[in-house]
Amino acid sequence: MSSPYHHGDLKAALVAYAREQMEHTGFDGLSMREMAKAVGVSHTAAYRHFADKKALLDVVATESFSELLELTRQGAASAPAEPRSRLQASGMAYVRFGLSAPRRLAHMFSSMEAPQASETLRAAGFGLFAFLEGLVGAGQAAGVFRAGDTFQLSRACWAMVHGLATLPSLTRLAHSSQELETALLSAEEALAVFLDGLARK
Amino acid sequence: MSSPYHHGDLKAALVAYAREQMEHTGFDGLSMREMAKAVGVSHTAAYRHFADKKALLDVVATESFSELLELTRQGAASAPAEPRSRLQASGMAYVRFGLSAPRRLAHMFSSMEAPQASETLRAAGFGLFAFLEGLVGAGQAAGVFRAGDTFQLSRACWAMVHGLATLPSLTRLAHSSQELETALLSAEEALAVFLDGLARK
DNA sequence: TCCTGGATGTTAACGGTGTCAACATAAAGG
DNA sequence: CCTTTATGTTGACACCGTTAACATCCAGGA
Repeated sequence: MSSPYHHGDLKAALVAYAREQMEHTGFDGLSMREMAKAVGVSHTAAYRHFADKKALLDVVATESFSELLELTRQGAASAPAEPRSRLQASGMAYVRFGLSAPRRLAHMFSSMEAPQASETLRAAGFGLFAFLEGLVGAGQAAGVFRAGDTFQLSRACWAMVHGLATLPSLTRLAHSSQELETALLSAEEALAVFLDGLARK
Repeated sequence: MSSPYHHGDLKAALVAYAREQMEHTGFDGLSMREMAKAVGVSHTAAYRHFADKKALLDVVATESFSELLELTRQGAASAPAEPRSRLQASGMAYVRFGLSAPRRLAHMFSSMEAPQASETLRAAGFGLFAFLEGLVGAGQAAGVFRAGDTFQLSRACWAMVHGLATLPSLTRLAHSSQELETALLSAEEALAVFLDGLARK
């Protein structure tokens, strides 16, 4: 009886394996059968916990959004209590996540883009955006950022940060920790350019 | 003899079909067999022209990079001969492409990110970046953009534009032509924020 | 305590997929 | 004309996602 009939927490084990493995194989290279085997279970056991493959990967994406939100929160919290610094630190936490888990980040947005994305998944994504929007709004309220539609400016900011986090020329270079360091510095400089534009004129 | 034994130009037909269909099904939902059937040929005929599926899709990506380069060129050319306007018009052409062909744009970068991306594919991608770098460098030479490493600033600019081109597609706002119009205006505003930051201080 | 129903896991099967090998046909060129 | 080469077809293999039918375990009421 080295392996009992019931796994114990198959659902969590599958999600954890998928989340870890996604970085290696890419999310399209992950098969239900291989994941099941890796977790030590038969190739259809997962269907007791997930409607289909997409549902499993959606859970990974949703959890990753929560994780990213937490990272950006911590980034903002650990920065000087000043709008620009907070926004910058938060954005850099986002970029750091993108450099350390590019495939997963790509998957998060690719699954959100899907027409039948689950409501909880979309909520997780929008939660992340809402946090960013709060930072931008605070900067406007403090008179440090330019006036204008907060939603618009936040989207601009999101696009900048997301672009920095996903640009292949950056992610491709982030293999060694040395390269990761220079990539981060480069991203910080780029973000500073945008933040200069965001400042009140 | 409604269909002759030899297709005529199977290679081009497959690429054209894949390029068109990618927008509907997404690039992972495209199967060799289905494409072959759609073009009116047997399910392995494609292997006379492409080593494997990836090779076919790489051609689509490479051609799309050329197309995007051409669009950004035209955008710059049709703008007032002034660095900021040219860069803005060029970037907006990029964004327009992203809004009209989001799946294809995603595929272009996803295939470029792959470790075994073909050299011609990567060259096409870098060609696009080189053009952008030229625009940024011209602005610096004219004293309109801030001084600094041109490569760095260009990458910042690329990230901004790429983020704008990628992000709205996941907020799924660009379906009707009305929405596309407002999405473009929003992107233009966002790009303006960045360009303000890029300006000489 | 039994035993019964629901939760979880397994086995078998179906259609679909990428790809290779063997074969068939057409075009090109001596 | 005949042979070489390019192109297309058929058949097979292993793998994949998913469903249906069956097996096993656990929990809770008689």
